[in-house]
Amino acid sequence: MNEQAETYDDWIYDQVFGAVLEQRLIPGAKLKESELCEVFGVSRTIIRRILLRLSLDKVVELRPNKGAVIATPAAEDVRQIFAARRLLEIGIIEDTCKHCTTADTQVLKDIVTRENAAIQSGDRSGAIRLAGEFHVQLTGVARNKPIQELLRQLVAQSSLALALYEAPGHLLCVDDDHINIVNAVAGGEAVKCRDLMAHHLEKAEAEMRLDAPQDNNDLKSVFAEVIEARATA
Amino acid sequence: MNEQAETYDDWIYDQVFGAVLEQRLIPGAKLKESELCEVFGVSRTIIRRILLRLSLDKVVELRPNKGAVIATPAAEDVRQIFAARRLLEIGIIEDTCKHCTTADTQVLKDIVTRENAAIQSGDRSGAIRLAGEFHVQLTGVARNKPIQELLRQLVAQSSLALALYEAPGHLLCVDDDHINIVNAVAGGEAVKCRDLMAHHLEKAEAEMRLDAPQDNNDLKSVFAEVIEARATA
DNA sequence: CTCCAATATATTGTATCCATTTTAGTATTA
DNA sequence: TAATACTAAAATGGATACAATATATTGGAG
Repeated sequence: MNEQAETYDDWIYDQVFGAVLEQRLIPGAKLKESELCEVFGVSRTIIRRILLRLSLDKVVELRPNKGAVIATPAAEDVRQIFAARRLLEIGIIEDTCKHCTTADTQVLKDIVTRENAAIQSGDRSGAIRLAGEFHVQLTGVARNKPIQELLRQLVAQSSLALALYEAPGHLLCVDDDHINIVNAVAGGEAVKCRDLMAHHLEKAEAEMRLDAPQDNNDLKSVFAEVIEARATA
Repeated sequence: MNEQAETYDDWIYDQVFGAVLEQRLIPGAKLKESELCEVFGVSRTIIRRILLRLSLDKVVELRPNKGAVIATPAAEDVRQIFAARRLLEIGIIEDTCKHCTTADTQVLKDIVTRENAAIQSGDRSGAIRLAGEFHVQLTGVARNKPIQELLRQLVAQSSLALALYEAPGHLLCVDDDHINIVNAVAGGEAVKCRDLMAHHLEKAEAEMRLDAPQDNNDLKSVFAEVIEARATA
């Protein structure tokens, strides 16, 4: 989630993941190894390593002998991912309140500022990325590395889900949730934090169209109306 | 954690991990790729893939250009791992109670039976492995795949820590905690479950010697007494 | 014209090769 | 003798070559 990746591997990982967030790679899209090799100017050795990491993070699905595709989490999967996030994020926020320093507050506020800037400039993928970074960074304040790492994985999956299940035409609007959470955390108001986070996560999940699976790759469902029209014609 | 691995990769992964549990591979031990190749009769391509997976699960540490070694979690890391487990396992157990079927109960009881058999036959690594499998399987009853996967990672790290920080000469003794938890879950006693699990995890952590880091590889600490004797002589 | 089978192409999976870096050993010198 | 510089061996990192599998194309039969 960090803006500048440490290693070249991480950079390629982020590039691919970023393309997912930008919806230039939609769920189901095939990731041909040789093409990725050309794009990034490396051999298949590197690409395969990154695909393995992406698959362990459930961002891509690795089908034996059939190549890698962007994962397509089912609605039920997304519900479970959000249930897991609620468990982790609400459970840890008390510790977050305890450990939050002024430096932490500053970092978090900075992320929120950049996030709002991204929203207002219409940079959807940037906004999703920064929202994810906010949650990971916030959790990191609790100073529990394993929990932060687990949340990083969940956030990656959430972001993918967000790209898949966004309400079509749903415009991102600036939302005070994140800044309110930062203020409550900085003020050490543990109970208020819990409520804010719980409400925020519920809202985030509710904004997705989990009832109507967006099967963007199945042309027959995309052009269902056309088929219907032709059938009655 | 499953006894029979699906793929050959998983099998090798489990073999290496098993060697850690058996303490035939102690933290800090070097994992030479070429030797692993000979052992398992595969090329370095396969071995390197498995080492990558093990490193992502924090079981081995991958040092660039310097090879892989079994990870050596610090005492503070272990505390954080257990804090994460408490958060997940206590938080999810209410759902576990709700969803538990008689088939689930049977599977869990079977694991506990095999675990006790391992303990009584002195099979330490088998006992650790089955204890881990119990926790993962129990969590799986709640029917939340992401949470189960996250716990699998934490349990792997816990097991490694157990091998590192075991109280020397601490004999495994049959303990009713697991079977009590199964019964409480089967009975749907959510509150009792929480208490049992909380107490169980605290006990498990307390049984480790986190105060005295077991640096089994640093000869100077292993032979500290000799050095002391020579200094005063 | 459509459907099926056979062949050809392309893609993935594994092993091997070469380059770079580290580590071990040896000799030299203070 | 101890320390250091130099050389040799070995291990890792990456790219490539080969084998196995899947996909696409072509040809033919119904």
